[in-house]
Amino acid sequence: MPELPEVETVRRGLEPVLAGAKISAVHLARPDLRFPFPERFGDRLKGATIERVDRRAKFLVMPLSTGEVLTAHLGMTGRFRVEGLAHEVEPGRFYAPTPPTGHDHVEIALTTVSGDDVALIYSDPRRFGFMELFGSGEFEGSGRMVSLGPEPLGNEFSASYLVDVLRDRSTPMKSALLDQSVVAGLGNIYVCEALFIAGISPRRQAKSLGAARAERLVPAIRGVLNEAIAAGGSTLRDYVAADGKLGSFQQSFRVYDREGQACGECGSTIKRMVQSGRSTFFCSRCQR
DNA sequence: CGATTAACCTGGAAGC
DNA sequence: TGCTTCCAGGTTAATC
Repeated sequence: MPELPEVETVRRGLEPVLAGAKISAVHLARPDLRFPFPERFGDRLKGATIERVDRRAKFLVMPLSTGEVLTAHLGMTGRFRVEGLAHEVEPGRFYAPTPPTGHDHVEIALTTVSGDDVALIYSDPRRFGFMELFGSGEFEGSGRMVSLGPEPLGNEFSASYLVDVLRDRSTPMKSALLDQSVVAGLGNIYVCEALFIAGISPRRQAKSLGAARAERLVPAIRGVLNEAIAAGGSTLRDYVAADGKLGSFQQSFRVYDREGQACGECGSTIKRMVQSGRSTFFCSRCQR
């Protein structure tokens, strides 16, 4: 499942195909994913042109020519893929050359700017993902977007912001950075990696971060995200880009999924513990 | 109100 | 081989 670098990689794969593409048909294999699909989902999409593919935190955001905004969250196992030559095999039922699997939940037929008919397919075995469709003008102020903190790669995110927002939080740093209202887009992998790079214990109380550590943490977060994006994200089990390519950043993990291995900095053994139900990987010698 | 926990789902790996 | 248990890139409703 995808964190910011994986979603960004998916976005970059989809953008060239979807930008300017017009939706001709939509097929839903079931009434819901994590949540029910929006009311009249297919009808509202049909005939619309996708203007762009943007990203906010772990959401893909697609403004439509109708003024509505389509968003998609991949949850843990969501994938998009594009297949060529969409065709209607029966009225309202089309498409891809490949027969749908049991986990292909959404098929969208589009005509691209270059005139190709393609099928955009969303598949998601665990169905933790979801799609939403916001009415004209409703997206920006929606509760889901308002509750998100700043983009970690954006200008609003800084050491002074972090110190300030964490000032009265007694929760561990690990949990604080996973909180999407503190900073939006980090998940389990990149929180573990960033805390290691910055030399900060995942157990440290957020309120005790301090200016010096915050000054190390912000570039650590930005650096690891940029490295991961450059590598096409991390592929552990499920994640693949829209073009089917696998990420390679897992080969660069410093601590994540490396329990029992030697720390690359000090040689001591990388440990694993559970914090708020999630595995934390860390070096107790390098991280204080 | 802030902070952990349980729940949502399925599949693959590991243990017996 | 087959059954059981545990674990997973996330979010959120319920509970402490």
